[in-house]
Amino acid sequence: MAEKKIKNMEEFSAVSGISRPTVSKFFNNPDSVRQSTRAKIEAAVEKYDYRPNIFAMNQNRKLTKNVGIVVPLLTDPYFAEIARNLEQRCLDAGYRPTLFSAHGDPALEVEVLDNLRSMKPAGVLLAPLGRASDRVALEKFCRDVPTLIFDSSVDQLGLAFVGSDNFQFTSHITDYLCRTGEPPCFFEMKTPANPNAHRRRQAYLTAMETFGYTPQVISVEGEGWGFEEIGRLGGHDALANRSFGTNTVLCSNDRLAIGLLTACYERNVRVGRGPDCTIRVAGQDGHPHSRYTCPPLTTISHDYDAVSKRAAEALFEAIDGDVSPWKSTRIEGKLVLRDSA
Amino acid sequence: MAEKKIKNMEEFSAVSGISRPTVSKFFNNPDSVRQSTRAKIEAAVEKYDYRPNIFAMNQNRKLTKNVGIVVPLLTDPYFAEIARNLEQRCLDAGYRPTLFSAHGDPALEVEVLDNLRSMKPAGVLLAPLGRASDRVALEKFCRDVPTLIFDSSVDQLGLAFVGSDNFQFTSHITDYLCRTGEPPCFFEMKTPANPNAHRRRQAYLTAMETFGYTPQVISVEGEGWGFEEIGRLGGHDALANRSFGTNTVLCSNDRLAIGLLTACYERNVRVGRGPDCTIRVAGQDGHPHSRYTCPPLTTISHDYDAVSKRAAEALFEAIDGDVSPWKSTRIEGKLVLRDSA
DNA sequence: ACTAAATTTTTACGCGCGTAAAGTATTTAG
DNA sequence: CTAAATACTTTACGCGCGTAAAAATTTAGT
Repeated sequence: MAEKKIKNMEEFSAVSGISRPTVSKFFNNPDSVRQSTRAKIEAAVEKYDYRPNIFAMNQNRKLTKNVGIVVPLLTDPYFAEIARNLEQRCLDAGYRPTLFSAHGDPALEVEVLDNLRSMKPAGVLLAPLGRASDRVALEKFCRDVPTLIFDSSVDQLGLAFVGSDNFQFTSHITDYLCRTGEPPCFFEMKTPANPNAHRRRQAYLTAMETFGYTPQVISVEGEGWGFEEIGRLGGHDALANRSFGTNTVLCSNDRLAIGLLTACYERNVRVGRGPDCTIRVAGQDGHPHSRYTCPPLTTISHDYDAVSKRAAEALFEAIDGDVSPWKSTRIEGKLVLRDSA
Repeated sequence: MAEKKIKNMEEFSAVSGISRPTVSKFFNNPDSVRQSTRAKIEAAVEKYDYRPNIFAMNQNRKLTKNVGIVVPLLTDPYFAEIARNLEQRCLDAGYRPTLFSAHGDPALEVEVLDNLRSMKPAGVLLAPLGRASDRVALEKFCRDVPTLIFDSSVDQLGLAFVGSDNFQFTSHITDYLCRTGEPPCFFEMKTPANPNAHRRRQAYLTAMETFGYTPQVISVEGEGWGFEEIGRLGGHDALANRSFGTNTVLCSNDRLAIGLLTACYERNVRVGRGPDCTIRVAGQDGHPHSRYTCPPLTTISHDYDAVSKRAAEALFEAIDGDVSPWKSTRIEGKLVLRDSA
């Protein structure tokens, strides 16, 4: 193979027998050239393993093929999983995705956005930190770069929002819990990082009211993104003070539930649906790890596939110029019944 | 602030009162200009919010400030955590890190490396997939790009290797288990993705021999990176067939242990050190999740900080021209005693 | 085969910055 | 205070590719 080292498009156009401007056109969009010339170029690409210099390409093009994917915390497997999905879809659509994490830090989120801007991305898929985000910086960024918000909504920000239907999530699982045992209390963080938490609390309250039960919310202290530890400590407190007024606990999210399960274990409180169990625990999110807790966690799962698909498609449409007015798409979750509730 | 929109270095040099070549020098290394001119430029940067065009910069520079960080599977919190560490260190050292994941797929690993090459990175921090990696492609890449291998060693590949001392890991925890109860059997995957697994098995065998015990290895079936599920299924089998010849199981890694714990739970086998427990389970890695299993998992933890520090420093030194002969640095782990063993 | 439409080739310029060379200004050392 | 060393300015070219315009070629339609 390696006939000779081609160092630029000029040389490549020579060996491929096609003029440079046409070759350039080809690399921007292979469909924009005649079938026969496309074949010739592709043969030469194969033969000489040539790739245009990405920096030179992006320098002049008004729009690059870069797409940024930004999540609040990549060490959370939920975000890692959704990011992986999105990344694949970008690749399939011919874009160059780049992954970023704010690592739970609002200042870093702004910095990431700043870096991203200098990459002149065609678009960005952004899951904001939420409450802690620098709202002004986000707005400014969205004005400059086509940005689709996912996971956690910030009203009217960006091109559109795609995420899960948190009302449906909580209503659905609350309904399930009420039908199969004692009505649940709601276990959450007092100052949640993510606005979805508020919707979930609200949905819980509404659902309980609808079903004719008295809601009870246990809000635990704790800042930051160490949800498991917050859930564990809060769980210990609640268990010690008997503040769960029912034998069923619906957690605001799976990571909190995981921490609560640990607390239960540490206090010898048996969790599950069996006759020897004294408490039922359910989560929300369908966290990748929820299958492997002890007991395996009953939860309501994001439709990862659908969310990432809709988000990616919406962004690509906007990039292609189909700008539609801002809208919010919320996708239903599916109940995952396991042993914990 | 926003006085006027500066669109290139020419305009910026005009408003800052410093000539363009000097400004260029400044952006490549602020220390390379006189203190007084540096102050002037920095004032202008502040005032006009100017940033040089990153594409134009990288086009001509022999070496960019880009650093690639490649892990086998970003959805594994262990890799996410180590990647986060490395990313921060790159940032602190003035580099532009970019995260990549092979998502457990050797073909994708090659593709990632190909993409990376076109970014002309100053260096790359690579945790190879391991057994499945395209060895030839890796070697070719390492010849072209300064690459430091971490986590999983491939002999003599790249600039150097930095990772954990798997022999010490397994010896240490085997020793602990022997001293505190029945000697452990070793629970692993038959065809592990990662070469560290072989070292750990070997270390287990050696340690047991040294202590005068008969080793016993249980190798379970399963391909891919779904370790928890492999551990769970293999655990069910082993439990059903009573193939653990001892009440103590040392798992090759934490994710496998997490799966085994789930299997134990599902079979009503109580795990831990208490009098009512019938099995002890230990893992290896210090997985971020290991604190929250039920029972919390006794394990031996990577020294994330030390590994990422040594890896990053070694790469930066090499980039700066201090090329030393290939060497392997293996860092000891710390025993984390919890309730599972 | 002839015309119109679609593609490709030629030619040429520009993008924003790196960088080299030679000259001028400033700082440092003795 | 002077000479040497250092830092800066001016000038100029090149990087690899996008892209526009006009000319030449190929293709499609009847």
